[in-house]
Amino acid sequence: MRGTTSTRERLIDTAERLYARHGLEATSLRSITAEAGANLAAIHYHFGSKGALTQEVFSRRLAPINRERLAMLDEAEAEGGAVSLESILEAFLGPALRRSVEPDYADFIRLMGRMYSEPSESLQELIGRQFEEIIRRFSSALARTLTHIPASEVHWRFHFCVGSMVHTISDPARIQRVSGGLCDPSDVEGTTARLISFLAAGLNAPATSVDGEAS
Amino acid sequence: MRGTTSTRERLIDTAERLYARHGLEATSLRSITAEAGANLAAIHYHFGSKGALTQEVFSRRLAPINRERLAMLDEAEAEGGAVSLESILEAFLGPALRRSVEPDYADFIRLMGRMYSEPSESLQELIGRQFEEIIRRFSSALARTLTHIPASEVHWRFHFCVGSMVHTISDPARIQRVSGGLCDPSDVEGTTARLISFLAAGLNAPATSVDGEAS
DNA sequence: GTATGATTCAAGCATTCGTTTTAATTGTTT
DNA sequence: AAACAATTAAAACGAATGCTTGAATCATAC
Repeated sequence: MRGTTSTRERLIDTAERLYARHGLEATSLRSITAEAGANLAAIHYHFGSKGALTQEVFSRRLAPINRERLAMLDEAEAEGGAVSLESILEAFLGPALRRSVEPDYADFIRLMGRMYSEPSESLQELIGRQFEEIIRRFSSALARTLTHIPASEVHWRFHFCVGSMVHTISDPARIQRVSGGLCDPSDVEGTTARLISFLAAGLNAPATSVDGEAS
Repeated sequence: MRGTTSTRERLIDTAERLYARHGLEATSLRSITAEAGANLAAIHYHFGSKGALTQEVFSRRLAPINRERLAMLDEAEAEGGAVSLESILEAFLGPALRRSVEPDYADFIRLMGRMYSEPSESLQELIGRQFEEIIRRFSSALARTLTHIPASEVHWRFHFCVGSMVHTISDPARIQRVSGGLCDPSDVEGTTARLISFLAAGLNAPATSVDGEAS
């Protein structure tokens, strides 16, 4: 039944798959161990608690994605001068979107959308830690390129970008459903290109003349 | 303890608030009845099951929002000729965003984001039913205005718009957190204006030259 | 005032949850 | 082969879940 991988590894893999499919709270430890061919107590032996297992599931996949994001941004900025919006967006979206079709990663990428809306305490801190640098680096990169846009507006627009990405990633089948089959989410190259051109245009929009917030 | 409202009404109100705060699965019937000052059995007496109560929570708020969306779109289209992107976006975003600061609605608006990522069976069909007409009407309105964009690309871009809106709506405090207090989500007028100008620019972007999908 | 239907109540149902405990089983080292 | 630590296994724990039951209470009509 079980393959060559260790029990610990199988537990993380299975948890990831079931989390993506049914949600965090709706996935029981018993369903994980059953599908992983392990004993119920194995989770508490290897991780200590369900929350610790969940943290493992997330940090294992999140760290490489964010590392690649920063590396791509570093490379784009190393050439000196202004960095194009498209390069910044490619560095932010590419590492996540490309993995959405890798069999190893597909489940987790769908899971990423969910982590934004399930405010489990153990996750909130982990996410904050994992994304703090990402948000800081990309926001300031955008601000340096969008010199005609006030800083707070840049934050807003980056916020909108994240929303589009998360919505696109978290349920690939949705666009197929609502478009009546017109759109094909399996074409990741195309999806990325569409998303980048859409978001770049949005980021480049003339500054809104909204008073109130800090300019 | 209990006010003048009926038990049935208080149960829906309380469920809505707790759903928004802790999630659907994480909210127990006992916590709802306790906070509503009602008996546990009241939920099954008035609704029959937790799923039926959840449907009530959603349809009560969703129907007026979508009705107003269609009414605003009708009005914009009634004037004849092409409808501006901004009018279409205002008809789609305004009815939801405006309510996000109405005390009666604020909890539900935050809950809306969650309903996209918790694929509870009883909700999926209700959402599909409630949004079918919305998606159809707004997609074709956008397609009529964006004559230079292929139909499938319009669907993609509308998809991106929904993502930005959902992300903005579902956790108003998030933008404040990640921007270090720079951005103020309580300014709904400003948020709507920013979102509309961002999305209008994205929708208006030059058509991507991505082959593959139906042109 | 009493009968009737609508509503609320306390108590318990079976099931599931995350976690713990204790014993059996491995694999490795001496 | 014996000893030891690492891992797995079976069983049970208390608490919480959605749901059901049957009696008590309320309102309204006769």
